[in-house]
Formats: sequence, structure tokens, C-alpha cells
Amino acid sequence: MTSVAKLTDHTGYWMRMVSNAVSQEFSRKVSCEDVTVAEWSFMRSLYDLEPTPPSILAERMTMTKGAISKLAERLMAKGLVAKAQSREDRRAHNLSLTTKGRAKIPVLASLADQNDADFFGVLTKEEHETLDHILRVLTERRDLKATPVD
Amino acid sequence: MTSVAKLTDHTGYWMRMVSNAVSQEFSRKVSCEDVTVAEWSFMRSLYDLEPTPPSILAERMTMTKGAISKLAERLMAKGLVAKAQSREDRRAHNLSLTTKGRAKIPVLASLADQNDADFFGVLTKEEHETLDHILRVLTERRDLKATPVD
DNA sequence: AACTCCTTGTTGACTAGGAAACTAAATCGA
DNA sequence: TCGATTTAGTTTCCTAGTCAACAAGGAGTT
Repeated sequence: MTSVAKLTDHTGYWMRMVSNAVSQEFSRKVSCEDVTVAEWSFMRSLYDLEPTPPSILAERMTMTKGAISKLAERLMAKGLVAKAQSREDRRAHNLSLTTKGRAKIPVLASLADQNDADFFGVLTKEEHETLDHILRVLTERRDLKATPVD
Repeated sequence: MTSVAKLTDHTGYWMRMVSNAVSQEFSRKVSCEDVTVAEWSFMRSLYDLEPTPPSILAERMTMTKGAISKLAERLMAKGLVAKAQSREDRRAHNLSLTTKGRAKIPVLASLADQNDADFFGVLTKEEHETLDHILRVLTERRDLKATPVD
């Protein structure tokens, strides 16, 4: 075949299609809790790490420091996250969830569970396991911490 | 387990991780041709359809009319796409690739092939086929033309 | 101490896209 | 044929991110 490949000939195309759909639907779900997908991700990461500086969070979420800074600001405005000055280092800050923020975590987590079930529930158990396995393989082989240049 | 699900417990999370990495790497590749991923997608769609109005392209690419309008403008500025007034309908336009634009298609397609190979080449043939199959299933069951609300 | 270099976090300029308002033209119905 | 509705495309405003410049503080060296 000398002909030019179609968009749909590439696995990456379908990947993006599905990934976008999953995120879009999840976005719709969490919007009821007045939260975005990025905000959920931020809060869930923080839940494991708090209190933690923005820099660590940026690394974990593979976003730039700038993005984290703005994301944190939005979450503080919503009263879900709090920022405290570090004592040892006067440049540094520590982020934590507020009580209100922490209370949201189980609710959002359950929406995430549901979203995954909604989407991947159509697969057989075996298919689902295979998919997870493949995604792991791809992530590991590529060393996907992803690549925020910052 | 009464505990709260981790981000990494969800297939959607890994999906987005891999999808982003694929797109990011592809973006890097096509940037050498001074083109973005969206622009490639636009041009490749147009290649099959030209001459075609923006509205059809919006549908195919599942983007809003506004986004297409701007994308077309950028591509015209680069001399890769041309716009002609329709004769039958004075509101409508037809988009086509320019000679220069058409000449880029095989080059970009080959970069897309390469990107897919780079990423999914680590999979066994069977794994790759299974992945494609699963993505198809997910797309079809969900009727993923995606959902540009516009 | 003073100088240099590194690190932390914020900011501003820029980009891409969505939502909705808008303009112009076509179509439909009386 | 004229008004109402629909359709095609553009434009404006908004959000969310990157990138690069920056200020301020820490760390190491002499």
C-alpha cells in the first residue's frame, strides 16, 4: 500500500478519542461538585501527601509550577485548600486540604469509580485486565512521568 | 476496602497518561514541519473530503465551528489551506488543501506512522491487536463521535 | 562578609479551544 | 412577497494551560 495512512489507522488516534471521552464525561460528573478534573487530581494527590509544597505536587501531577500555582489559587478561593508558610525555608509553602476539601474526597473518588465503571464496564473482565496491563506496559517502557519541561 | 480509591486505580487515569504522552511526542515530531497535531488532523481530514465546507470538517473532527474557523485561518496564513466562496450558497465556503499543503500530507502521515510504531511497537503483535480491538469496542459502544455541544 | 549560583514560587504574555452572541444569507410558510 | 426561522461562519469572551522572566531566599565558596 503506497497510499497515505488514514487518521484512523493509528492506535494513538483511538486512544485520544477514548481518553477524551472519558475525561469529558468525568468532567461532567464532577462539575456537580463544583470541581474540575485537574482540581480533583490535585486534591487527590494532596490527600496522600499533605502537607506538601507546590513543587512536589507539580512533579507528581506532571504539570508546571506555574499551573500548580494557579490551580492552588483557585482551590484556595473555593476554600478547599490552604497554604502555610514553611518555617525552615522562607521561600517555601505547604499545601493542605481544608476540612471542607477533605470531606469532598470520598465523594469525588466515588464519582471517579463510577466513571470508570460506566466506561470500561462494557469490557469483559479479561479485556479490562488486558487493557490495564497494556497501559502499564506502555507507561513503564516509556518512563512516563511525562515531560513538563519546567 | 473502605478506603478512598487512588488516582492510579482507574483505567481512565492511565489512559489519559498514555494518550497525552503519545500526543505530546507526536506534537514534537510534527513541529519540525511547522504544524500542530490539530493542524495535521485538519489537513488529513480535508485530504479525503476536499473541497468541503468548515461545518463538515467540524463534525468529522468533533470540534466546534469556532475552533475550525480559527484553525482554518491559521492554516491559510501558513499557505497550506485555501478557502473559496461557494456559488450556490453565498454564506458557505469550501476548504481545500493548497499544493503546498497537499505535498505535506505524505510527510506528516509518515511521521504519524512512525509515532505509532515508536509507542506501540513495544507491544507484542497480539497485545497491539487486542488494544486496537478494545478501543474500537469502547468507541462503538459509547457512540463516540464525541460530543461537541455546538 | 560577599559573590555566585541554585531553588521556590508567582507573574505576565501567549496559545488553543469552548460557549454563546452575532451577521448574513437561505428557506419556509402565509 | 414578506416576515419568521434556520443555517453557515465569524467573533468575543472566558478558561486553563505552557513558557519565560522574575523576585526573594538559601547554600556554597573564597
